[in-house]
Amino acid sequence: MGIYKMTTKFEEKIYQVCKKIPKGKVSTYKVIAEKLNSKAYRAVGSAMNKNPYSLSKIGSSKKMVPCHRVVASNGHLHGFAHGLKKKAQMLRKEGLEIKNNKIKNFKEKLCKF
DNA sequence: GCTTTGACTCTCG
DNA sequence: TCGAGAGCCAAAG
Repeated sequence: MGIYKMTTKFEEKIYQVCKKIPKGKVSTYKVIAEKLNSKAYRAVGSAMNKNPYSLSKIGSSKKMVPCHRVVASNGHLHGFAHGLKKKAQMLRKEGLEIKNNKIKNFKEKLCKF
């Protein structure tokens, strides 16, 4: 393991799920929490904030977790460690349309696993 | 081991 | 459409 764990089992599962989000699609904190048989929406967000596999930390590695593809349940961009602007930018680069910090055609882009 | 905190979500007015 | 309040759960102190 090249990278220190620093994460709990619960958080690791979150990262595993996030990694599965296909490019050009998005998911929500809610969907991820439910995927883990839990309602810990907030815990999911916290895990993202502490995400040790973020873009700036390990770049385009296989372990990278596309946390920018995770948004609020209504398709609105909620938060991002490097700023919402950056988040919107990255999503746009992946083919998504962002308007006023909100995802266009959110229902179609949503990945529910 | 209890309290605080947070990148959440839902409901109501 | 928008903001406030309540409910929710795991991690950290």
